[in-house]
Amino acid sequence: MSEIKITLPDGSVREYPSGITAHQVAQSISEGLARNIIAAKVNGQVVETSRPITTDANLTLLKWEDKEGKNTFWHSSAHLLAEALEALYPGVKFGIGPAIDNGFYYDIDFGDHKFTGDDFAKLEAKMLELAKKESAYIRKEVSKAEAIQYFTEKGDQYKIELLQDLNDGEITFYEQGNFTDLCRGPHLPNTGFIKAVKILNLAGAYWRGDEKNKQLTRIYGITFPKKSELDAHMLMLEEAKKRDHRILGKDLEIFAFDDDVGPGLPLWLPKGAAIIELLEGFAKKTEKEAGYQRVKSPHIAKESMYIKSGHLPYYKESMFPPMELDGINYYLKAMNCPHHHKIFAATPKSYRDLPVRYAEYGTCYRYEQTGELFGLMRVRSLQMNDAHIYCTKAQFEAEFKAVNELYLKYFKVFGIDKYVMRFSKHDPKKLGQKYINAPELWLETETMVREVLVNSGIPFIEVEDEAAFYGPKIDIQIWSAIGREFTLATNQVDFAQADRFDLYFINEKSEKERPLILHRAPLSTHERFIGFLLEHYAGKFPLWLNPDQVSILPISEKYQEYSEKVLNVLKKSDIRALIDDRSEKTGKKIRDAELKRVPLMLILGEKEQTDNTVTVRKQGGEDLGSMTIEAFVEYVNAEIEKQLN
RNA sequence: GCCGUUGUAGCUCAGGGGUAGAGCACUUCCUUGGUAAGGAAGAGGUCAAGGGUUCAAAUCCCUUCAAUGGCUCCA
Repeated sequence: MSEIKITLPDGSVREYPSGITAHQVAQSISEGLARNIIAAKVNGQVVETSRPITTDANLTLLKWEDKEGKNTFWHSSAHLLAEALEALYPGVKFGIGPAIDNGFYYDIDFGDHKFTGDDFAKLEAKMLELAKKESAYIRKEVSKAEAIQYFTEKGDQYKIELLQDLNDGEITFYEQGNFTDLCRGPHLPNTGFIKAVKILNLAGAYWRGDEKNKQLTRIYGITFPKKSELDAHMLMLEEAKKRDHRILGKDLEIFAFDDDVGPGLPLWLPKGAAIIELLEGFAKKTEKEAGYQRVKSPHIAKESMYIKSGHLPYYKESMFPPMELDGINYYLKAMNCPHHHKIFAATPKSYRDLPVRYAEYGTCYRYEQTGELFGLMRVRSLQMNDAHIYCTKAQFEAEFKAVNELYLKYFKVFGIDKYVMRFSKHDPKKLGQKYINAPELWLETETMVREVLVNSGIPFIEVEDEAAFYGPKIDIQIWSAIGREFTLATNQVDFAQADRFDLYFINEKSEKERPLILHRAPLSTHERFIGFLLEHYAGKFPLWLNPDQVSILPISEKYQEYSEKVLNVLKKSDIRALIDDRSEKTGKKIRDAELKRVPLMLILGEKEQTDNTVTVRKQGGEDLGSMTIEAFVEYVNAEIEKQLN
């Protein structure tokens, strides 16, 4: 038998007989390793550990700790779930069952049976029982005809539908215990690796993601190679829930919803409004420095404008229904763009005026479907950190780059580091439907955007078919505490609306020329941004942004007067402070200030009153000792300065 | 909009065919206490709304509304 060379990740090369498996390679290193490997990556392709290797190869042995290892583990768990379901409820039909970031799911057609949360325990027990059998996952190559025959006999129309898109030679089955599934693999060596199982939740999901199709029952679960890891994961989920902006927003009295106001229409309580004002002040200052001019526009406009802008045909479904007045339909504005274009058109523009940058914290209304509403992250009324930049093609790169730099500046101030920059492009097949039919402009602007991104060294991913209808865009994707993905901010190119609104400037040659338009909203909407910040900071807003910066805690009523004196000094210095004058002990007052996430506490008693000082305790317990009131004001101002620069 | 779950005091929740419970918060009183919960008393609810079954409904059934986990969607 011929020898092959196996290169391990550390660069070492070992020789083995051809046909050796990853499992055997692991065994040759150590038995312990062999017991723990879940799958193997051979020349970049993940396969099961029992697959023979017949050529020279780079080999990575995948363990639970590896992302691909987890993926294989959870994918195999989905098969185990299916096996258990088939044992418990014979005749159920299966859709797809992939691994996801945290666990796996399987889409199931239960027929007439109703599967509910009460059945979770039974299902978990069955899965563990089957796991203990240590059934091997066996790979079988089958022909398309054989595969169709198998599922026809089984009566599983979903698998047959999936098979239609596959070709002979690429169809494999995996079998473990009494369950066989159509699957590309790879899988665990056997079910015994799965030691802990948790069925997480139940949801409806349309077959193939199409709402015209039948809705299947999706069962989410997660599994682990150790019980302790499951416990740790469940604890982590509990902690994440405590960070949920909906919980924190209520606890910290930031915002509220009310049945009489309506779903998706948040009410901002005084503390929430204070944060809004602070964010706006910061944005306005930054935008002023960057050469933006502020504009204002009304909340409603005539139908004709939205027809002209092209929004109405595309977005009618997500706009509030029109109000009719004197035979004319008016719509609540769902976007600021057309208003700004009208402002641009209101006065003549020369190339000398460009770039023109209009900024407005515009309030928009969008009729999001009820099921899409989610705390502050998806709402029906929103205040957007909007601006539109009108520039020449020659100015485009510099403007686009400046906007990107603005994003990065903001992200630094807020300490946002877990995000993905997503460059969304059009799909040429959908020109004229989802996208403005201007193929050359699409390619041209997409190239420009890519160049800016590449030149500025910002990491990004490119996705097809996610652009706005009027041009390519860059979205900043973030994740909520419970793992839901959102677009936080957006930066869009628009080469369509200048034409629609007949926007122009007079160029050097005294000719009319169309400007390029950039839409940008780095601070998102107040709603989504504050929702995000609540989770990002776990409620602990930094000093500059916290609605209550200082809590003054008199040790007893005797120091009330001195406390008020301190409060007045702070107020005069624009420091937001309040006195906790309840008849409670200091320990209690500190606890409550901590729970309200107040960054600084001033403890005032006999000593402070006599010396005309304050004793400062930072949120979390750090003791800054005693200082004069003036020194404290200086300290606060210095801290804020640091946070904003 | 679709599938599942839930709706009891300001909050977190228990209870459950026979006229409503706890803890925290709130109010008052006592206490004047130095770095994460001092004590006592009091006040608080058409049990989401509407309809039905029943001698009797917060409890069972139906409808609606809202929230929630997903799906679809997301300018």
